[in-house]
Amino acid sequence: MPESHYPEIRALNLFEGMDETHFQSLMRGAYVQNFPPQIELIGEGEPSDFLHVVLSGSVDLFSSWNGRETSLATVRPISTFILAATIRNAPYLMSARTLEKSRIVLIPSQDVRAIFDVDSNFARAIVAELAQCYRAVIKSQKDLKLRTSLERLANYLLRQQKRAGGGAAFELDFEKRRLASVLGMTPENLSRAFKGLQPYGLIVDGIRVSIGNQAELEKFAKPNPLIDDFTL
Amino acid sequence: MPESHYPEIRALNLFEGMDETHFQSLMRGAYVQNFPPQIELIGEGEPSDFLHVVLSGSVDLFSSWNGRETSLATVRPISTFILAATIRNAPYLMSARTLEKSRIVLIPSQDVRAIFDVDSNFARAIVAELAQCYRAVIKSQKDLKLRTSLERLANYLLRQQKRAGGGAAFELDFEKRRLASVLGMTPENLSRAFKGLQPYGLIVDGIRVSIGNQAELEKFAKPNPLIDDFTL
DNA sequence: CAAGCCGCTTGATTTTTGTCAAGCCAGCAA
DNA sequence: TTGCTGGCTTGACAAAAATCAAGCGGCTTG
Repeated sequence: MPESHYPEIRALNLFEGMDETHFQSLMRGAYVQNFPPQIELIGEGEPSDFLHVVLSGSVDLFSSWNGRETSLATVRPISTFILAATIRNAPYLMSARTLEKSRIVLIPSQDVRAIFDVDSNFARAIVAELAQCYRAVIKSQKDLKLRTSLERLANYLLRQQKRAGGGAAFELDFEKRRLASVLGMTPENLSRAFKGLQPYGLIVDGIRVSIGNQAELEKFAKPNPLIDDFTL
Repeated sequence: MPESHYPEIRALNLFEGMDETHFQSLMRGAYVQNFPPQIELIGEGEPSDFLHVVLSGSVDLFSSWNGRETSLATVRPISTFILAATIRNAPYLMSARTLEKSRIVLIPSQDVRAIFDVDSNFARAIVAELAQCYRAVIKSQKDLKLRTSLERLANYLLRQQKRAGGGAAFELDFEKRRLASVLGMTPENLSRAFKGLQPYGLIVDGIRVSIGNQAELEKFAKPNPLIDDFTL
């Protein structure tokens, strides 16, 4: 792998505290690859041969069963995915595909496990990362089980608004069909859900969204840090 | 804490590889308490002061929002809960209540974090545990998003049957109302779902269940190890 | 024993969500 | 330009699930 990528990878929480020798050793076995959009990187059920790091572009994690499919998460630069499978040396639970042209680092799982065994700073960083991921999924579970689709959309919009800087107008960072899947509904229903939020001053034009009545929307959405605050 | 409990706690995956001195030090700060049924042990949002270990009885992990409530998991002996919150020193995301008379060990979170920093075997065990928990929630997420309530019930029954030994007849280990909540439906709907499985030879009498036509039920449920195998 | 409670079930109804079919429209290529 | 394509929207309908109300039956308690 070209050394030019080292600093950005090294800067990740996961790698920043580890021994330099160990980091070099991990990087020696790793390689970077460029993928076009819509390429399936891994399939659920396959053995976890590589820990992946997204350097640029974005990756969709999804799963299928009985002819149905659902998006579980989107990975954006710079972060890793399928850490848990790598650590447990267990099959992937999700498939992954590129959403756009993406540059991805592949680090052999056995190297990760080997370094994990000898570098306790790395092990600790992995703990922090896994605990974070675990809590994120729990929040998502609560979102799904406690809220209707309209409420999920409203809260998603409020979160996205905050991420985009907090202004009344902002842009969706998903294709709508995939947003629907992430939120656990059909595209048709998402369309109707957007209309259902019009009474709260919501205006949607393609990818652009604007919240006309912030107070009313929040009153309806009832955002809760224990579900919606992803830093917690 | 009475030393008589040490061996059973020590035997947990989480603690078995750690240094004896560190284990003793953890146990010194810990204490055991007996709780009656239906006692709320922790509330979501509270700071994570203790790592909990269930020695006997059982504990329901649940969450509320906007007047609704849902069960997210049940903890049975002998295992720990709210490890992730303890590690991240973050507020609990779920509340916990005893389902029956339960004996529970409370280990101060700061002790856990301190030992975690100095005992790398302990840190590694925590990684394994967290990765396992993470994967369990992902499976549950897939179950919720990809299956109808009837399918979820059918697969739950098949899992439970396997846990109970694999015979055609077995018992539910949940109160039905809580099973409904775990499966993400109302008690009324669970009742109807049981009836909906009659064509597959299902007979339910109170807590006792018997599967008349195993092959047909499996054909309907389409169990998948990447969702239903909790050892994976 | 009777009364009352609680969990479970059932039926009727409403709400929510998904499905199917059709049409719209921006973007793109010939 | 024309004619695609694919994502999005819309309407009509069907299915799934929640809600409301009532009743059943086992259990405890006075």
